[in-house]
Amino acid sequence: MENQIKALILKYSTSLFGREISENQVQFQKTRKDVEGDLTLVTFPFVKILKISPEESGERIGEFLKETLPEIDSYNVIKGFLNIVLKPSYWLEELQNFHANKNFGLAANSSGETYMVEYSSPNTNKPLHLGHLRNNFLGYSVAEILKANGHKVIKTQIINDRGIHICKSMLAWLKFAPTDAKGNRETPASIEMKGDHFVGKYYIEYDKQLTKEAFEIVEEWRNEDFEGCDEEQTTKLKGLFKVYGEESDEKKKTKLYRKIAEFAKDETTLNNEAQDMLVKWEARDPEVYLLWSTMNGWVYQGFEATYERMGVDFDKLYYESDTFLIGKDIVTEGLEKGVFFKKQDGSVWADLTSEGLDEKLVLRGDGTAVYMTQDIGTAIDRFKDFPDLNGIVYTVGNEQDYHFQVLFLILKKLGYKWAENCYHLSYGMVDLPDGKMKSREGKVVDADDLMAEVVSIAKESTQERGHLEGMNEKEREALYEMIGMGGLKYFLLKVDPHKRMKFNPDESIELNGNTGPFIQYTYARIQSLLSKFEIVNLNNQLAINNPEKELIKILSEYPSIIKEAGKNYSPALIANYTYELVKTFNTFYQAHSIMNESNEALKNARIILSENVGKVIYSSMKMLGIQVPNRM
RNA sequence: GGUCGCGUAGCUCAGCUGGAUAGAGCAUCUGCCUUCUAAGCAGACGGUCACAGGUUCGAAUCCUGUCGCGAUCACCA
Repeated sequence: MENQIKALILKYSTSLFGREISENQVQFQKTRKDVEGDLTLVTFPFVKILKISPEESGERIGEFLKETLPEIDSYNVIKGFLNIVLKPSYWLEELQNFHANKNFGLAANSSGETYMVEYSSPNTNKPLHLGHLRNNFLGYSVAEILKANGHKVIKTQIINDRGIHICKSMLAWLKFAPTDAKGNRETPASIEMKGDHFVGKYYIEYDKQLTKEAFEIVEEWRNEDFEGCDEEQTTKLKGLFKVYGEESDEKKKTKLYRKIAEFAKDETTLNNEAQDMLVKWEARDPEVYLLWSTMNGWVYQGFEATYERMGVDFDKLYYESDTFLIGKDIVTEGLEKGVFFKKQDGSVWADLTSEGLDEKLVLRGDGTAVYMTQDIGTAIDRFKDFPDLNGIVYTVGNEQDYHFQVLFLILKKLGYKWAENCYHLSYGMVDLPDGKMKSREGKVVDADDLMAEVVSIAKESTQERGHLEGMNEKEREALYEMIGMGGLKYFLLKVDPHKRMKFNPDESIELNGNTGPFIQYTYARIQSLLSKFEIVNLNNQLAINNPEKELIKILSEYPSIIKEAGKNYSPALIANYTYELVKTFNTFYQAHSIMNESNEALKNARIILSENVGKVIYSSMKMLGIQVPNRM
């Protein structure tokens, strides 16, 4: 409708205003709730052209539109705002239009475009945590939103399965795992622990032992025994100890001690052994390699269970152990093309100073790859694997903003056109009420624990509420799961990804307000309502009154919301829209009982409207990866 | 120090391609269950949109600067 009016005004601009006007001068906005009207044209821009008052120009345009467009019932002008009232028949048509369309809002045809969405991308030395939940839900949801826009989507992750951090877990297990009578070390199976938690336990154990050893070294240093340190270090340490000795504040003293211990960590046998192990792994030492694949296998089993509960999945996996060597050829090629340059020590760099960035290393002096090398290679590799790919969406925390800025720029410089379609879906850290998450000290909020907690609270409140008659135990458990996970997902997705967000476990489980369960509840009520009424044949006459019109208005926005969410990769947009819709629905349907409605045509309209609200909730929630129950 | 992001009600967040009196939820208080699910609805209270300039008929929204918070600036990943 807006477009129709816009086209009309543009077409007749000469007779209306005496000159051509540009498209962006025709501005619409939502009509204020306390003003009569269905859509509002802002007439301020025309005031200058016509050199008459805002009121007059509104009148003039309003009169013109009313005469030209049969759908317009009436209009009113308040200052520079022309409020247009559309005829009930228009709204009726809108309603029938999206009632007839089973996938209302969703792209009917394939766009012919394919996008890869990368998310999760965990390290294999510890379980997933709260930050991964935001990451996974975001990535999965964006994939669903892109699908709703008609794109083909390939969900992927790159599994960070190699490096010093994995060696630490491996080493700790070798050295510190308790053994049974036969001398076998404990395993996830033997102590009935999830594999990822098991390996994570040894990562923490490594750190514990490392700190212990470091403290021992510090004690030796305290006795002026600086064996193994070079002159420079010795001087530095002596200085630190002097400050330490003079400090009287206990807290500061502890801090200093820790700082000294950081130096000591480099001297530990443990760190040296881990380093050796990494070298052995890279040399494909059979023993180390077997241990590595065994422990990673445990982790993958654990991850699989976590992903299943999260409701996320992947179409294609990439492993860093496969990809960490690629990209070097590309760099060599780029070097020949002059995209990169070589320094005296043989290291290769990208000069991005003309783009306002720094110089960035892309290949070490010894010819080995760095993170950037690998990412360049992986990106190109993916386009080889999937030649139809249009772009990649990387769901990665905002601490890597700079990295991706550089990566995309380099890809562009290398001449890959698709680099423009690569997008870093950057998200902020998830804070706890008492500060930030710390992975070292095992203080993280574990993803599995959190999901379990949220579901168990959903169970509690649902049982308290009742309404579970006629459901067997299995159905009940499924419902608790749906509600708990729905609340968690919605809570993490409704916030703008760029923003660092505060996660309060208690509040996230709150089932009132702008929450997943509130939306699920409305959906269940609609289903229950529909089961009590006959679905109306569209040939029946419908009637539209004011509250229905409000709802139709919101429903009509749905297709553009989906498009916008697809363009901006924004689950939050879908979430907040759905909440608006649900709230409006609740308000009206609390006030207007369908059951008591004596006007048959109005009753039919309300039933159809309810059905369509349900339809939209269902597809919105699907895009957020949230299940909706038929009853709750 | 350079770069990037954020700053809106006591709290958690919408709104940001400039438009009418800045919106929700939570919390606090007041009403509403013999009628479609009260996990609901209606209402009250609550704001210098960090601050200062600028652009404009009009700024929470755009520009500049300042302050505060965070991230990043490794031959780590």
